[in-house]
Amino acid sequence: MIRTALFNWAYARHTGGTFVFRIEDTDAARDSEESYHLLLDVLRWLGLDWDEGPDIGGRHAPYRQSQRMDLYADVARRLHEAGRAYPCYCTNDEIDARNKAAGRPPGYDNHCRSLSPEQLASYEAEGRQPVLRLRMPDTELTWDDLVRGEVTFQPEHVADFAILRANGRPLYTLTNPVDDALMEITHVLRGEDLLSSTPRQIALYGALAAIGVGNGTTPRFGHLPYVMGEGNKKLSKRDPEANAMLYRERGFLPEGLVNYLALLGWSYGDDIEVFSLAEMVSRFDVADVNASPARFDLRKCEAINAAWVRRLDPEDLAKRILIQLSESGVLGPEPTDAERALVHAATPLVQERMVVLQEAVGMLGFLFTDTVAIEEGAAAKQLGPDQAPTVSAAFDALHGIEDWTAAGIEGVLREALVDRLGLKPKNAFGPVRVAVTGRTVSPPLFESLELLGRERTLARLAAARDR
RNA sequence: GCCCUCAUCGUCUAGUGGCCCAGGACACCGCCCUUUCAAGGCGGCAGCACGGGUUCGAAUCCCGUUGGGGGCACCA
Repeated sequence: MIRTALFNWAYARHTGGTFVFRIEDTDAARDSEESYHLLLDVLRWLGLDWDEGPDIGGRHAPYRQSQRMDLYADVARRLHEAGRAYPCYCTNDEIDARNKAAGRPPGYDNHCRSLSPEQLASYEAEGRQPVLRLRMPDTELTWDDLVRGEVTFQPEHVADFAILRANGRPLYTLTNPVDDALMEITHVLRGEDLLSSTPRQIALYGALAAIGVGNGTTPRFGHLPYVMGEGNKKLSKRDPEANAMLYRERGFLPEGLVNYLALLGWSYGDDIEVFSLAEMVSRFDVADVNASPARFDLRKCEAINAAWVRRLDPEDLAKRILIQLSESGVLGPEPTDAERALVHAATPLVQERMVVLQEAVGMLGFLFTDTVAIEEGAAAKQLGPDQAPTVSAAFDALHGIEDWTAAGIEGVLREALVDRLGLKPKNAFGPVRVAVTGRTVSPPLFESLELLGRERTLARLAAARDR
């Protein structure tokens, strides 16, 4: 869904076109105000902007179909009057029964196409409420798909379809082409699930042109392949994998996510996989989009995101980490100047160690508490009785040190633990790391101690020594 | 069942008749670097679904088979 929006956006920007954002909420049962706002938020977060849309208006406002109902009713009436559409009184059961009796495949059998006045009167007398169906032409329906090339349907396989419900409300099958015509849409990139409804829409464009709705041209279509989840299932909006906001919470960068999405069905070229939206725009063309479905691979998505984390300006990254720390409760909603400074100083230490921003919470958390919680396994591994002398020696060495810098700290610790105690660096610094950060894995040790400060470092070493 | 559609390493892809006994990336496995973890460097594993054509020559074009996906709503 988002990938589809991205390709539409990129194509509009690349070609200098107008990107129109329209909400197709003709089915009150499935559309909610929340999902509408969520969609707006996601697109904005990803950096996709639009030239016309429900929130900003435009030449063809309004852009929510629920606010255009009168318009559709009028078009439907004119299609009926022009003989392009006709009322159908059949129930689904009746259609199924007729198909079964005749040994036909499922689908509407154009039964009411030419009802005699008597039949019509009889249905009306029964009090049946008809739907309105478009009369399909009996010619081949062909279009040159932007991603698949020429696609053709034979008329016998495309039945007359409903454009108005029995209650008079319009269906998507009507509203979509009507708005395309009215909004002067020239290119439509959509999911391949809509491919087999395209001949019907093309027929409707023809009918609209005949009755003078729009400027008479039919948009060009490009049917994008699916993005699938694990296995061969199409990713639907309901799947957590497809929920962009979840990625945002996990600390994916919009640049990273959108970059990965761009790779699904398209490639930048020159073996380059990490690129910005602007760079994408410069090269994107629907004609280059793959016709075959792609699988969403979280690993690759993470790898691209990690590449973006590293690529970010440290100052920029620090600001984002700050937000993440606040949202995670490590810092308050309004960090102090000291906390901000600390995050900025610590950012270079974690920049190339992070895949998603959320990881900053674990890696940097020790800097923002008075007492560290030592992880269970970490203590067992690095803070047993055998390591007590090591921690003790580290404490003594750092106790009197004047030069509290990473270099100074490294110097005395090496001297005390490696040279004097004869420990391997690994065994020398492991216990110190756990005592101070609470974990076996942390940002570089000496720099971390420098940032933590003498007081807290010594207090933690003492606490570990006395365990 | 009918219609449409897709088919290159496990995954995402490059490739539009000779540059390809198929290139890159992720993942995975080694090695190097190294205070942990990363990052980085070097190397490895692994693929044109199958069968027919066309052609001097096919991953690339055509046909078929197989397999996958979608559609056949008073949903969008």
